[in-house]
Amino acid sequence: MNRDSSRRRPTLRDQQREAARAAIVDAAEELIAAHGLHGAPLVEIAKRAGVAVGTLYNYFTDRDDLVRALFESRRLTLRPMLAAAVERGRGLPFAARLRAFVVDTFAAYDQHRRFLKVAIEAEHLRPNNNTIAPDMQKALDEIVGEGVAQQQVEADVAELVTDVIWGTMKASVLRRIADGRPLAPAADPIVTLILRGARP
Amino acid sequence: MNRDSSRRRPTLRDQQREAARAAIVDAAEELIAAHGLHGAPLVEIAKRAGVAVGTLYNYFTDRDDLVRALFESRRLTLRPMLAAAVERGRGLPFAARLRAFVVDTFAAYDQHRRFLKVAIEAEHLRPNNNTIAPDMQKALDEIVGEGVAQQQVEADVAELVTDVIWGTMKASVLRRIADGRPLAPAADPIVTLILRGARP
Amino acid sequence: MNRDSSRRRPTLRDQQREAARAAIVDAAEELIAAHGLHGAPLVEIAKRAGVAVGTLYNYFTDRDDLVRALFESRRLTLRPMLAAAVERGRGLPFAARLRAFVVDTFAAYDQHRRFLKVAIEAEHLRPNNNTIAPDMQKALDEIVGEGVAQQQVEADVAELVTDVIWGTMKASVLRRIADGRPLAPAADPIVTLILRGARP
Amino acid sequence: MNRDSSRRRPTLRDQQREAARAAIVDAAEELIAAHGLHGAPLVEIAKRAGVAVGTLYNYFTDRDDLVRALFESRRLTLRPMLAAAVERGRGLPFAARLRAFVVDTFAAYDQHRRFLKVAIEAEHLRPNNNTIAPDMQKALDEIVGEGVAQQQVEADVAELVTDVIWGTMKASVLRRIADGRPLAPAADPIVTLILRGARP
DNA sequence: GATGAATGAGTATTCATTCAT
DNA sequence: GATGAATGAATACTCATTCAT
Repeated sequence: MNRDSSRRRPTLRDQQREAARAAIVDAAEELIAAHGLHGAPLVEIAKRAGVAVGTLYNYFTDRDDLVRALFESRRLTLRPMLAAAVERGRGLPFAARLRAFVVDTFAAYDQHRRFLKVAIEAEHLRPNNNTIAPDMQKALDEIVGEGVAQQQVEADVAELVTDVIWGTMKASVLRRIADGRPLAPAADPIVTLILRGARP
Repeated sequence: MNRDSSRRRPTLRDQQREAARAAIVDAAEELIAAHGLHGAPLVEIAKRAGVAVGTLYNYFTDRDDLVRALFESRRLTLRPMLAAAVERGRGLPFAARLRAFVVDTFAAYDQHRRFLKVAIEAEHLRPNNNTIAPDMQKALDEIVGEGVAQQQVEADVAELVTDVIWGTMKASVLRRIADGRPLAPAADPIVTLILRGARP
Repeated sequence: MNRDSSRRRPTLRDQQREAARAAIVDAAEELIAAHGLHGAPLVEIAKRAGVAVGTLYNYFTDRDDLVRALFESRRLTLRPMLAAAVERGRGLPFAARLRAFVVDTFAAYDQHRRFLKVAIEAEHLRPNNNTIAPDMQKALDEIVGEGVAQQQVEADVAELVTDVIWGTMKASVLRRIADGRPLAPAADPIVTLILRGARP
Repeated sequence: MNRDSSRRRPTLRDQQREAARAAIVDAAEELIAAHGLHGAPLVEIAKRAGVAVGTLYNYFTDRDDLVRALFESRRLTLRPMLAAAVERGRGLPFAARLRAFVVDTFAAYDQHRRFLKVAIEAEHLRPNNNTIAPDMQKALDEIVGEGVAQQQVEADVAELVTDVIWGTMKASVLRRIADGRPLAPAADPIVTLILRGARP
């Protein structure tokens, strides 16, 4: 009576299902970004997504699962971008590579401003749980590690350098999202400053 | 309605009142640091403070007022410390002054680790509302401004420099609080790195 | 500041608390008897008890706890009655003792008709969990055991005899509660019949 | 609206329809027996029956109708068995007839253990509504009535005798189903005991 | 007819706030 | 003032029922 369900092309229903799921996740992102991780009732999320509450539970087992899905989904989008940003600079001298990386990353982040706010808030509450931080950490480790190998970064400050970069990026992201300014223009000056130091 | 309370020496009753108030604020700090801004019911805070829920409302008009009081209280403690840190270095060359400032600040912060967690979490939810950020901003503005005047910092990156410092400090604070490590040892390397740049 | 709370006579507040608790349990009993173990919303129970929903949670951790408390409370009332009914006949010949026991038990049950309906229904869903069945079983075991010792009951049907008694009692209870008839008058004929058999 | 469906031989389609209906009822029985009258969501029943929820509504107007159908179906199966058990003993002396009846009944019940659990639970919630109780009552009334006619049972305990039999049977059924033991072996001892009384 | 996603009323539970003692 | 029980609005979650495909 049933078509084989393991090897079939996505049916129309599947596509709609996926669309609905995405709509719900988007709505959650929007409302959570606006009101915080605890300030977005499911009824509101449902309303914003154009569905009824019960529908949420056809896609997610509970509130936590929805939030987790939001993080997973964005992480799935952002991770390849980070990876690409890491790859693209492979072979370049450290300074050029770091600059390219930060520029690319901010470009990618600019398309996900709403989520970044959520992600950075969440970092305190659900540490390292599907956050973007570990991915960023990994990317920076690789790049700064290369810098050490190229003798462009002293080994004993390598970890600190990644902290400076990631800390500064977060600060910039928060400030610029709050102000409604784009992230991209911040990339270049940040890298320049970090590379050559605060003193001229 | 009462006798004027602004200009008489504190009676014993006033002192008790003040002590109770402080106990409540401390309890709030502790529980909010442990469970997040939304994970600390008033009944728990009261219990921890050794009073009944109803009593909270003799000291604070509502939950929000209590939280605001927590921030105010800590801000009141930390602001003079920051100011002192700013003052102490007055007249020093920029590099030395910045170093002294970060060292002093981390020393002060080390005594308020719990609150720092709360404050950094709150920054996302209630931006610039009684947070420590504006005070920090002001202090750094002054110090970095001096650096510009001393021609130790280029004017057009002044704002960015403060971002780098504050961003890096926050990153360090979070990581070290999470790890249970003291903040103080992080001060020196951070300043050195920021001053001379990532490249040797 | 606080009175010693471990060794004080029940205060007025304690008494009120107990009264409120009892009112809630009574309301639960009434509504569950009327609409079944799943047919009594907490809001209704609260309303019937004359309190708000939230109040229930000052006395019971959740719905299940309230139901458990209902069973515990009634069991606590009924168990001593059963025990007394067992004691009272001690030393009597088996037949007289069994008769006295059933008479006493039905007298006690008559005062708790509502709860009996609940208890008998619950026996299927929460087997042996704070039900009256185990207490009854124990009582009958003792009495019938004595009958065996007195050679008034053959050993190999002892267990079956208790089944017959308890089964018949339950059947009578259900029928008579449904019909609004008292239980007491059923006691005597039941025992007579069981003792001498169905045939004249 | 359709062609008259009452007087034509069952088409293939009718048979399939009937099979599907039966599968649904079976699934309902299984899940209700396992989780109680309120613990079996329609989605689960549908899944177990191998159909979609919506399909249930092509066979039953609502949940209640499905449950009613379950009871009707089993009643339709069990009633003739009871009737046969009643008939088979017609003409026998009371004792032999009662024995035969209980033996036959337990044999029949053994094939419907799952349903019996449901039926006995339901008796409390929806008394006399399509339960097996009334059929049993009728059968016992007839047999015990005959016993009275044969002067093997005193008229004034006739009703009570049926209570004893039915009560004891239910107790046995529940205990044995819970233990996973067959019902049949219980029949003989029960009847013997009831007939000759508890005393030797 | 069959499907299963969507619906939303119904219910349990939490917690800031009030107020009688 | 202090107490803590009472309040009820707010919220998460369930599930019978509907209906577009």
